[in-house]
Amino acid sequence: MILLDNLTEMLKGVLEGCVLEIISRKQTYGYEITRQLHALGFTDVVDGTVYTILVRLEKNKLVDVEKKTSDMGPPRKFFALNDAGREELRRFWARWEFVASKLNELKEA
Amino acid sequence: MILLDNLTEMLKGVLEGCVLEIISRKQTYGYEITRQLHALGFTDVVDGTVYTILVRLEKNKLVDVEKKTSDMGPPRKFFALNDAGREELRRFWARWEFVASKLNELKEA
DNA sequence: GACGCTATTCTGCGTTACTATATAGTAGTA
DNA sequence: TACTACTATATAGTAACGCAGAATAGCGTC
Repeated sequence: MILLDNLTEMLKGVLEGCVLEIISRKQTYGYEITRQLHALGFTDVVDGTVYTILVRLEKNKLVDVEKKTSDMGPPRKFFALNDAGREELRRFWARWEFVASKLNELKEA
Repeated sequence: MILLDNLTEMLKGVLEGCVLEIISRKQTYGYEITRQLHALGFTDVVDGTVYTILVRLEKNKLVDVEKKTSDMGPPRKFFALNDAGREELRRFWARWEFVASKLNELKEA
């Protein structure tokens, strides 16, 4: 997709919300989250990026963390949203709705 | 709008596109662009931010610049899109469409 | 002619998020 | 043993926006 290079800046402030949304669906772990983002279409997102987001979420106490052994590879760190996380997710979508509506307004004006 | 604080991060990668779009409508200058962004709803954007975007656009040769005297205050620097700027604006909207569609997909899944 | 008012540009530092890249550790397979 | 897939961690770098304030230029007033 040659037209769509340089998504980076546009993902700032959006990627964290995507991760929150993904976690809200079901308890999951970093590697899996990265794969889901790739499946969504954000193929350039690397695991390091997801990792820093997860560290941030944990530091900000938006998620509960649980370590589980895995058949394949090292133990997985599972994340689940807590109440603060759900609230932040709600705020994220509110921000998104606002920005998206303004952008569409501008585009069609 | 208490719910909508912290738009900052979400504006990264979007604000420059807004400025391009505004300039594409008609030749205009920094102070006026800031006012238009405020009118759009992005009330927290400050002139310093717009200024740095304009400097970047000029450096990247996406705009033509013309200085005009003004009754009030110092001469205004008017900006107009050139061909490269119009192309970049097109790419911006393509990126936006992509990200917006993916976000909506995620939200409704 | 000094002073203040308004509009406008310009500057520099600070914060934050994403990227790139490298390291390391576990388990299955050839 | 070596290789591959899976998973977490660490860190230095880049780029964009925020903020506060200085600088500039014309006008009116006293």
